[in-house]
Amino acid sequence: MEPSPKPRLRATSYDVARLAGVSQSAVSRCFKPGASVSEKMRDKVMRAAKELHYQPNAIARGLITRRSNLVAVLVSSQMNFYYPEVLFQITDRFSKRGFRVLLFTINEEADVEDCLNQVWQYQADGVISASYLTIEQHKILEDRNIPVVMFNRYFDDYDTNSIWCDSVAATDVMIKHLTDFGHTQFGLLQGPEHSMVSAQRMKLVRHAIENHGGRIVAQARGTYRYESAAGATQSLMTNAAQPTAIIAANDMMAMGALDELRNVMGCSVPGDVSVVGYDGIGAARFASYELTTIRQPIGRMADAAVSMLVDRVEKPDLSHERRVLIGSFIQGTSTGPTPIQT
Amino acid sequence: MEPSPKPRLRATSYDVARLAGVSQSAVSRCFKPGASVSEKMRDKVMRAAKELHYQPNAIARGLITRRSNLVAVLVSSQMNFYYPEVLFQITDRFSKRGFRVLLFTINEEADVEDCLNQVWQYQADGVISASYLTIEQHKILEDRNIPVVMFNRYFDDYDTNSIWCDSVAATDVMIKHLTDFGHTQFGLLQGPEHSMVSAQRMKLVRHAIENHGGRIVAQARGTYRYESAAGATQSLMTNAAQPTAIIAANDMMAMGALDELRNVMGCSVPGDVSVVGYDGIGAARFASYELTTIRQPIGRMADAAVSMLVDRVEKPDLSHERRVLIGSFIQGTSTGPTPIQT
DNA sequence: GTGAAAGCGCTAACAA
DNA sequence: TTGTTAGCGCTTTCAC
Repeated sequence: MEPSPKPRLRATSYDVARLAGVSQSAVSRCFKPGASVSEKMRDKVMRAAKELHYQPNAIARGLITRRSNLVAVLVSSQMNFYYPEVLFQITDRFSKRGFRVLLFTINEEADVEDCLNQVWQYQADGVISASYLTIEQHKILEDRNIPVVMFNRYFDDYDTNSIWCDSVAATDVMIKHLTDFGHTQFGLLQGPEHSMVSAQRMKLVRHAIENHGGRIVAQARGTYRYESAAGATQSLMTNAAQPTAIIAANDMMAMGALDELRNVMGCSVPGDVSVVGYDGIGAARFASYELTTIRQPIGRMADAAVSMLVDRVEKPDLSHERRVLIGSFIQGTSTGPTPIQT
Repeated sequence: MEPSPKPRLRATSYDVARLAGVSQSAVSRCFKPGASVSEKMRDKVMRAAKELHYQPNAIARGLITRRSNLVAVLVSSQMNFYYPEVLFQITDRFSKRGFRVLLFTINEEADVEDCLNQVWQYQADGVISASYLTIEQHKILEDRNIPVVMFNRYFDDYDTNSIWCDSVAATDVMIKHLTDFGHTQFGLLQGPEHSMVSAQRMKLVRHAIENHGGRIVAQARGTYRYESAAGATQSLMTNAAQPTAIIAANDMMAMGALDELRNVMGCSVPGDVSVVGYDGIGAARFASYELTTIRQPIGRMADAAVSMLVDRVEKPDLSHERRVLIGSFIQGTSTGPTPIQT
């Protein structure tokens, strides 16, 4: 773990200045976007810089400007095939805006504390969190003037910046789609207990089911992961009153449920049971699934998250904001008419 | 884009020193792992540090130690459901070793240049590249004394650090598995033209097929993505001599092929055609696919990549190394006996 | 074991 | 437009 410093062979602005026969600050200016430098100067400097492979040291710059141009992105490793897409989109957009992404993966609650320390130590200009964060942890960051944008989560009783996907209307359409098919008995495949996303989705589902005269006959819980759906589906289907439609809190579990029904329990989907999910992940469109689902506009969510954070890095006293995008109903072939009851 | 500096409220080592009534350098020492500090001193300092929420500024530290403890991870956004898993594993392991990950996504060739500049500007201590890199680009980094580890790629004619998965034996087992089932006519679903991974895999496949008395009757190319397999599969199956087994360069395309065969062309898999892939991604185990494939030990590959890089950051003159892990044959249900020919 | 002082590479007043 | 100067917050000799 000893530092063992590397040999110094990196050119500094002094080296460039010497070679170009100008002052060091002139070099600095040439690398600052809006600075006023004469054509001749810029030319001399840039030529020398090229020769020495000089690139300004972002670390030293950050020390003095108090801007690292580093943003931290927190993702829980509880990945459900969905975060990766989001992560790449976000990274890409930050890059275009001149920010670098420091990636943090959160495995357990305990990692968060450590992660926040690192964010602080590395002078991150801002944080996007797609991971679970307590209000206290959130406060720590904002107390330190580090803007935070929560991705796909917010606090009920505490003000934050957040990006959220509203699926109220789409959920209503989805449930109506099912009741129009004759479904009245619903089974809910919920996500983890403290998942805010799952809780919200299921709340909408319950409401819409009630609205359209349906009934929830069974509920079970999974972990959001594919594998977790098998047991949960068994439990739903062995209920006294069998559901004819299963609503999963995300696509991965919907896919797991679909496979369990078709391949283990010998049911036909949608012949015997209809299955729907949430997210609109790529795999949901695979021909073996063609899931009916509610798609989150993740591209636009990523855009919104990035600009919301960048805005707040640039204007620290911008007030909190919650930007809400709208999910859309996607009809697949995992849903169909109720089987005729005997 | 103006810096608009944040108000200074971050405690520095001077603040801590003042509060603790000691010198600033004493504070510094208290935060350096192996330093010699008296019990009393450490206590005073730590108490003051806690009170002020002091955490050493990693940026300033990096400036003087010439070690940023930042590593760059380059991934091509051409993600095939496989990189995300790898990325998270790598990040996690770096974190445990005291390094932070700077994430770079490469969309086009052109991004690489810019990315390398950023790596240089941010003084990254090392680079892991799971993206395409030319020898010249690789050289740029090593010339600047930045160690690089290539993930799942290497150069034939140029020495590098790399992590590679050897599937020679597993490929042989896989092809034998197929010929034992009576298959003799093979179709190859290759990856992108300049993908080294695809090229290598297909080379092994060709060799093994020859070994076991099979014959390649058709070849097509995809992009590694699920969607690309449909067209390629059509082209393979409309060949004069129809293959009875399709070997895809990765699981995603194998899944696409399988779906195209089953759901569009009305073939039975493995009744009419067998399908195999490479990678061993999570989705390959889904009940709708249960792909026969060759699994890469990505956890161990991530481990190897991280320690190889960390070693070289700590001992810059360690020689190049290629660490090769072994892929393993996974039998699924996407392969079976040849149909009886009429 | 502790403190004083130098300086990492840069930006940003300020003066010229 | 350009050069001079003073730090940013830290680590690290070097005395004591």
